[in-house]
Amino acid sequence: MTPPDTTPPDRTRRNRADEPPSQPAFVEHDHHACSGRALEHAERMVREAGLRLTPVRRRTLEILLEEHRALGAYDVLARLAEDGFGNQPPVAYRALDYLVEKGLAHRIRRLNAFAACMAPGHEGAPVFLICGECGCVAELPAEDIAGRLAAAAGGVGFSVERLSIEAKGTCPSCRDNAGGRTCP
Amino acid sequence: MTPPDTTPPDRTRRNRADEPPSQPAFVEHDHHACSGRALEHAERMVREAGLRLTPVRRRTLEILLEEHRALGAYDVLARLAEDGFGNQPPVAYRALDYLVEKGLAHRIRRLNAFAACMAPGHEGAPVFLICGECGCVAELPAEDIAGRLAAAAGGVGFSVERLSIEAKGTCPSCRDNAGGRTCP
DNA sequence: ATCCGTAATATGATATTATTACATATTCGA
DNA sequence: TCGAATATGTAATAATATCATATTACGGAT
Ligand SMILES: [Zn+2]
Ligand SMILES: [Zn+2]
Ligand SMILES: [Zn+2]
Ligand SMILES: [Zn+2]
Repeated sequence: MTPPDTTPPDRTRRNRADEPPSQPAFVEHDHHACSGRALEHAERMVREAGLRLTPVRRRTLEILLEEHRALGAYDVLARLAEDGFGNQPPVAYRALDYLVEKGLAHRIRRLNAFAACMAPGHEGAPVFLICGECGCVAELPAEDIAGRLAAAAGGVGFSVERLSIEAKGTCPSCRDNAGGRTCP
Repeated sequence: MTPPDTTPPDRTRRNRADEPPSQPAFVEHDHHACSGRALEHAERMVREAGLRLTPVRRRTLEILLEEHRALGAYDVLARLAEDGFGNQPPVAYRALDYLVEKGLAHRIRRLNAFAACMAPGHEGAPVFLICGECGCVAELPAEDIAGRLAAAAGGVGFSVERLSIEAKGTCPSCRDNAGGRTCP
């Protein structure tokens, strides 16, 4: 099923040092730079890892990058259709699945939705913090937790291949001005 | 489908001293005792916590307890209908939601499915180990990880309310006799 | 240039999962 | 016994996801 695909993830390069490691989404930040960084990462993968960022895929990524929020496949599909792409479910699912596979987006299972990866290159299962009020989704690095988890699983003979850690709760913005809806 | 379980002659049973800490599901064990324990826990809640384990709910729990596997809501619904209960989706969803709310079952988001809680009373977000081969679902206690996670989230001002940790991979049974399908 | 194989896309249909709405029945306490 | 809360049955529909098939775009090899 899985296509051959010989693009190694290559973790040989840490991102540029001076960049603050991608704010937790609900703190005030320059989102234009934030999404730009993610897009740059994708471009770099195009050049260096043979990524095929076709128009649909690229547009899908852009759409996801607009907000720190997860979009349902059908939301994405509607946006794609507006832009002249196909309007059948597989159009969106294909693009989304591809992005997820390449680590440029994540699937948020609790929401049945997809979010752009805002910390590209991290290569470790992130933790998603989902605010139940404003719907913003923050991505927290959690290599240590993932490692600890894999170890615990290994202890009972289970080998982990994919890991999803999702926390639903309240983001600081929403907690402070309750009902304010200031987040993303 | 599979004839109702011939409770394998367990030679691997740890003596049930106080609380046999609920085997990881894919190790050979006396599942009859395993599910019985969960059912007992439910009964105790009925007596001590005013739980209302109506016929549908009880039957739903029994169905989930049959195997260490997650069942889709519609699978459960079909079983319920066989037994003379309603055959419309809300019948299953209501019962399942109730069980989840009371901690007697879990929702496995990665599978869009539900599994009985095999370690009732734990009350800490468990880790689910989902075998991609045989579909068995094991539940590992992970209070420490949950706590660590909540701390990390709190560090950025996010307060966690619900947490789901799900790992997909391969269980020891399936890894050993590859393709053997011996698990639960 | 032409051919061929693979990947990507378009489209229609179908499958699966989940919710809403409302009517009826039951339980439980004043 | 009455009324409120809870639970169930049923129909309709929404939301999410996959399948099947045909067509097109784009390599590399003749
Ligand atoms: Zn941003
Ligand atoms: Zn928020
Ligand atoms: Zn068991
Ligand atoms: Zn297995």
